Amino acid sequence: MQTSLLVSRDQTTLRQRATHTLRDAILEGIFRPGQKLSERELCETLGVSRSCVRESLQHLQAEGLITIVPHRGPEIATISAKEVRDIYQVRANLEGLAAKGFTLHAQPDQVKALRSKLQELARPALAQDKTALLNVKNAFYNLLIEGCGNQVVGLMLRQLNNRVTLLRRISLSQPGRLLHTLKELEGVVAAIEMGDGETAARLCMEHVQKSADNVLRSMSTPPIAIEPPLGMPTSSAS
Amino acid sequence: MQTSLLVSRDQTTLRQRATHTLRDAILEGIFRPGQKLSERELCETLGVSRSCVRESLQHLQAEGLITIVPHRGPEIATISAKEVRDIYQVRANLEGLAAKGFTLHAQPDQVKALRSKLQELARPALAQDKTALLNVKNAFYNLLIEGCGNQVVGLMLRQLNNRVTLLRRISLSQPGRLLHTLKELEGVVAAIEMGDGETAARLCMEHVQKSADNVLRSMSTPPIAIEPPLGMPTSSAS
DNA sequence: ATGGTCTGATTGTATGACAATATACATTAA
DNA sequence: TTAATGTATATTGTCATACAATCAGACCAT
Repeated sequence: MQTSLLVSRDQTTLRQRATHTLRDAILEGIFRPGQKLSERELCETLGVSRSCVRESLQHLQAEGLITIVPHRGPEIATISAKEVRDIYQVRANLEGLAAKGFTLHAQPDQVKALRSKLQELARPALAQDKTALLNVKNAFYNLLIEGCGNQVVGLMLRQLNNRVTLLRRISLSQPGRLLHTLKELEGVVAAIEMGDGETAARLCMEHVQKSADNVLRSMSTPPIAIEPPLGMPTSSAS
Repeated sequence: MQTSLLVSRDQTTLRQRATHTLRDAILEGIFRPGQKLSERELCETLGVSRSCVRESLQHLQAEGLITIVPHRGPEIATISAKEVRDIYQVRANLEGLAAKGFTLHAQPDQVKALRSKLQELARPALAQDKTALLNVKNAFYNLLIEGCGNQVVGLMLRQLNNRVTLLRRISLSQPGRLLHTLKELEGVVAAIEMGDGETAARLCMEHVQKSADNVLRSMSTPPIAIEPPLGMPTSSAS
């Protein structure tokens, strides 16, 4: 009968919006890992009260995006090389699972959408447009997650992905990698289109594995200066 | 010099303890899924202020243990059969991963500890002591997680496990299942001891899969009365 | 019994207060 | 100068209070 007479009603609370805004800002890379946040500043920046900010911070801490040190306050979560390795290992498995699920459960139009999104990926990859590339890539993975028939996989993947996104600055540093990415994902989609879930899963896992290698390589030659161990003398000692 | 003159100093904040207490209570099954919680009551029960309670609730919501409905308050998360299926599918994969990792990375004494914990499992399984069984089983999985060399897998598994623990009441309902569990885990440990990671992973996945089947069967014949659909007439209509 | 209105209770949000703690700075001793 | 110590300031942790927005149930009218 009626199509959409829903009266616009802000079912979202202020806190939800604050949390969302702050999370996006963090994922956007506005802050650097390890950076200290101040409640007062956040209140001013977000334009909400301290209660709101503190509740939001609790939520984001549970998501692993920030760390709250007692009596020192919240800071952007840092992430060690070991942790990156661990995360990518789990991601590889879960994305493999998603790819297999997608092959089995996705509707034909979802497969088409995935193929289409893959083609969209070519332009920013060639143009070295990192921001656009990240956006399209996220969209690609969202399609994959939606179509895989398992929402929990999606939840876990998003969580893991958010945590490594803290490193977004260094993650796409090797330009040659972009074309490899493209080719690897092409293989995944091709396998999906042929209904070969096992192959899709395998290729997907391999792809994530290679991404991990790439990120870890980048981490060992960090683009951001790292403080030398304390006590490093500038010249000779005494 | 001095051995341990540490003055007992609570590095944990009140909120951390409140969160912990509340989480444990929920996992203990004090509340039933879907049950509404009231902030005021929680304040009284936990003996902390509303700010504290609300921050704790945010944390637990992010963990998926409760749902906060705007303007209606927090309630214990419910979980659909579909969700259970999804969770167990992910768990199967991750526990397989953990088992493989354990085979590769665990120290000999960790393997021994696992074997020992498995043997501890026999008594409560035979005695049908569900509470003890759950505790020992958790301990078993904790050993597995610690030794697998991947903390992130542990995080994810704990999170997933917490969510299905909301159903703890029905999850161990079939008594015949306990002995099967024992035998299946025996196979996993045996494979680990032989250094056969692939087999350990496969057996572990199969075990989780069977647990899932069991839980899902239990869910279709719920042990707790379920309200009939509204409008069910007690006798004839009108 | 159905629909509408009102009232009380609960949540969402802001503010102010104060104790506990951490950090930065100043001071003293070697 | 350097290291240790003491002090001051700022920030966080926690509480209490207040009020607007919203929900749930009682009550009333038809």
